[in-house]
Amino acid sequence: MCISLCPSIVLLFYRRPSVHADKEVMAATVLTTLSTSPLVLNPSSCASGGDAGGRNWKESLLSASYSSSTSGHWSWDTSDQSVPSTPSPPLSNDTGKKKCVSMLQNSMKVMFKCLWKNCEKVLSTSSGIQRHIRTIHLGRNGDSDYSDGEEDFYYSEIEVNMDSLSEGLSSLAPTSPTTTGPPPVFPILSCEAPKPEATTFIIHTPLSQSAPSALCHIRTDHAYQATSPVSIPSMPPEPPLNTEDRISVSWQSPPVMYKASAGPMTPIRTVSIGEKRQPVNHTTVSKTHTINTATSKPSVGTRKPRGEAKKCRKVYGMEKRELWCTACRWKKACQRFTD
DNA sequence: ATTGCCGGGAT
DNA sequence: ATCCCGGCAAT
Repeated sequence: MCISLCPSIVLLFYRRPSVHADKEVMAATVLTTLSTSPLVLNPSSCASGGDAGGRNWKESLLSASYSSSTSGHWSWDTSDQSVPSTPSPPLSNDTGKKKCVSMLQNSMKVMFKCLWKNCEKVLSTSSGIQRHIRTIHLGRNGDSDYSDGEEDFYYSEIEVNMDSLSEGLSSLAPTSPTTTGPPPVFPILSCEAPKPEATTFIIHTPLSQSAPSALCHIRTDHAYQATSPVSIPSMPPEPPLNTEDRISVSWQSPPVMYKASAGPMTPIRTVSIGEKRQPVNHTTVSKTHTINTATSKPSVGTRKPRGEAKKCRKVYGMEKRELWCTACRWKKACQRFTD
């Protein structure tokens, strides 16, 4: 279930290059997610093998809620701890772990991959990868129990489909950003973090999707706007029309706006900004912009000549005023019987 | 006088 | 945005 809801997620955390300095995470960016499921909020609890130490920074980051607007923009909102409104039920740690268990039972296995430059070490346990990083890359004593969590920055948890893995470990290669060939993830990072030498990211590798294609798809569309796979191709350049939107139709000189609402489509003449209602072009239009200095009232010299059609007032009469169109009732240009 | 509706005010 | 109306121009 989790797999189907979270086909692919890439979380990127990058930090200051000073390796042994503070643990402050400079920024956390959700590059993208192809799912709106809040399960992605807590992938560490899913993926980690249960080692509690040195993960506070991750959990604090991942517990930060994200918000999504209708336009598909995603942003971190660390102040709002509430779960966003999604069809999925609220996710607590327990439920997340349960889902995680079900996912793991579904031939998914969490592996730990060293992200140190030119190091492609993949181990099955977090302690193992931590020890590897501590001893090989950080130059600490491997026998020492001391760990300040520094290693967490240099390995990633990758979920591997063991079914496909059984076909050969080479299938794992596409999920690795440090393998030969154009890495699928780091080009994204290059925009924001040119040298992500200390990067931890978590990849949920889908069962039936190849990670590179998914990642490339993400990259080419919205590096920092997470959208669902459905909305990506259908994302219009402009806001979509709803039923109340107006469709502009070219009609003589003044635009005619058709308003989709209850009842028949009735053309509504509208006056654009700075545009007076224009007379019908086959009539005399000699009184344009007559400046009336004699009276305080503005000139109405540009008033449109009276049309030939009977209007609501004349058709229904004053006694049936309720039958008039709205415009006529408001003493506006008749909408029902246009000229 | 009647009709159409612009411009503007009130809510 | 919706509703109403004074007042002007055309008829």
